[in-house]
Amino acid sequence: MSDNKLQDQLYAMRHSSAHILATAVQRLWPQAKFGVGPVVENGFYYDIDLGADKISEEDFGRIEAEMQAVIKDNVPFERTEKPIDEAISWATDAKQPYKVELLNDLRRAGTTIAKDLNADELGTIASGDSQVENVSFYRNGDFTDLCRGPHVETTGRVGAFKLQRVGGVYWRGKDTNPQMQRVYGVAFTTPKELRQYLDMLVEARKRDHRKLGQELDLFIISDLVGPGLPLFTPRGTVLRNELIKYSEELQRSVGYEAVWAPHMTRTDLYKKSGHYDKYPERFDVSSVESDDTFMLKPMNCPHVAQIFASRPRSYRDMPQRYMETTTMYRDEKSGELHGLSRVRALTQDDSHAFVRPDQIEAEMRGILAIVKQMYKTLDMALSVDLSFRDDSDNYFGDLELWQSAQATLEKVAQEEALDFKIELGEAAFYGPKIDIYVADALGRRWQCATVQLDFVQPERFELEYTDENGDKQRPAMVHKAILGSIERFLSVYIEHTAGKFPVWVAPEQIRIVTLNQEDDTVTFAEQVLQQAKAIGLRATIDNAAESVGKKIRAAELFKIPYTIVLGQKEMDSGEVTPRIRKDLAVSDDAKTLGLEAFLQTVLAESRSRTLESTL
RNA sequence: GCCACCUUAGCUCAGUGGUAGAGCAAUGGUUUUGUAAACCAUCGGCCGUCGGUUCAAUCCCGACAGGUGGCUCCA
Repeated sequence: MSDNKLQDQLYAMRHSSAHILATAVQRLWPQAKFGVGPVVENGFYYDIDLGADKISEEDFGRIEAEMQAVIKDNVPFERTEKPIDEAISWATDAKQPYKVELLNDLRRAGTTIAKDLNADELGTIASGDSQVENVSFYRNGDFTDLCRGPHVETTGRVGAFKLQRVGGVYWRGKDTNPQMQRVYGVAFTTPKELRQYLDMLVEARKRDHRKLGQELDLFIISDLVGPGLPLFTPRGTVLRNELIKYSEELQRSVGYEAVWAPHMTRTDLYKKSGHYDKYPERFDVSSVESDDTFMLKPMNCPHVAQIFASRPRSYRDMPQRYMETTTMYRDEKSGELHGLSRVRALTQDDSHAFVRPDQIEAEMRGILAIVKQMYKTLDMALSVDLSFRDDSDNYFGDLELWQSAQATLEKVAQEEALDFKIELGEAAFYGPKIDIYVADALGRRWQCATVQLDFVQPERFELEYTDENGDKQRPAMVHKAILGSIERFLSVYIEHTAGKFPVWVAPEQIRIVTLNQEDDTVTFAEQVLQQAKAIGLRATIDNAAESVGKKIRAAELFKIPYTIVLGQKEMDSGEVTPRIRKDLAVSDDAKTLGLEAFLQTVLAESRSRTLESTL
């Protein structure tokens, strides 16, 4: 079978699994009202409303048992067609109000996709001529469903599946609609593939950054401080600082200079920039003394725009490139907070360049170069979305400017040989973006870096420079972040590396374990520690009255790159045999080398940001 | 914010309508160790918070807080 055919086959299996789920639910809860039951990545779901009753994960056992019974019956999926009006009366008789609503949308608009429909008309009774003549139904045994298909031939042919979870959803995603329950299942062609997928989930759970954050002592979230406000321990702060240091180094290499803005501002700044009404998640701060109102900064661009505006600028001074790694505050809804990936205090390696129109392309290229460099060093693959505007009126600024900006972005992306696709409707209100996604070790895709073009804020803040003819010109603004939110990036990076950080970011690079507690051993080990620290390595000593095995194990659990054991042998020879963390080691053979040479090698690795041990 | 579920020692987790236990960690001692867990002892908990039911609540009920999984949202 070709790949396409296999894909179609899997799609039909998953879709049929959704119907079998609904069949089982209907047998167990005859009052069930059904919404939609589509195929999704790795499986399927069905939206179900049981009225006062609720499905919980404890019910999965008996639902799955009932599904197995349906499969065992091995009845065919039979396709039939009904004229639309007949279908509506069928759904009404069957007491399936959600299906009635879908059918009415089909009748009126020929589609059931909520975002393609006029929101006011959604689900209203359709009158007049119908957009469709017939609609198709699929029946398997005692269950019939409005459905476009396709399905497998019989219920016995659905492959391997497992119910995963249940969550609450609003009917058609609208929070004024009734809330239903969405039961998710995963489904694959064979039990083996299902097993592999479930194993991958187990692996992902082991790498969960919240779990590793606890185990490796990287960060905490304190109830007293508040949800979404993570605190970083000394170890976690090393990670942050090393990544930030590298990001700033890269930015400096393409001409960015550090600036600084306070974390609080008059709200007037955001009223003028146009963000105030567009940004409901801001933190307002009541005034201390005056009648002014203040807010915590939810972003940086309006602030640094004031630095640009603070003195007259010549075309010769352009571009002005400002960078600032700083924390901003966004009042995200409580249900959306998640470990480090979604927080209320986020730190961005942000920058803004104020450029002449003829400098836009070069600026974008410089930025893309350092973004590529960053993720190459981090060993993460990039993919790119060009986030462009759609026809809606959600955007500020001149349409022609937008079009030329979008053309520029596309040209640069092409010339930089980026693997990109265009996403309409994903632009910021002030301009189009290049959104850069990285793939982690488990193949999951995350947005981190972003480059954005902005003609709106320069307009709003009346930014200008003087050109060679003495005329005032308006600059464009290029926003960029390489790591994006450091907190979110760390969540991705911790999971990507499973906490096994390369030497240059490892919170602790060398653990020195003493063989015993005799005075000369401890003194020697302390001298080595001082030597390592003196050249800038992050090292600690473990001279506890424990067995060597136990101290080695402690170092392993903390995923420390290098562990050295010091005893009489090392004192006599001046040589060490470092234990290298397995993922870093290029061979299994232990290598013995002079103490000084060892420290210098680790230092060189740390400086060159290598991924593997050079020992 | 909405829906479902969860919250017991620093961590991971048992457990019962009659106010609690293990392992690890920590601390003290014995051992002086050669590359993933030596031994003994001790400390540690208002069983998330506040109310209710009950003679009695960590356990049952409710509210709140925090978390988990979804929905929605992410300029």
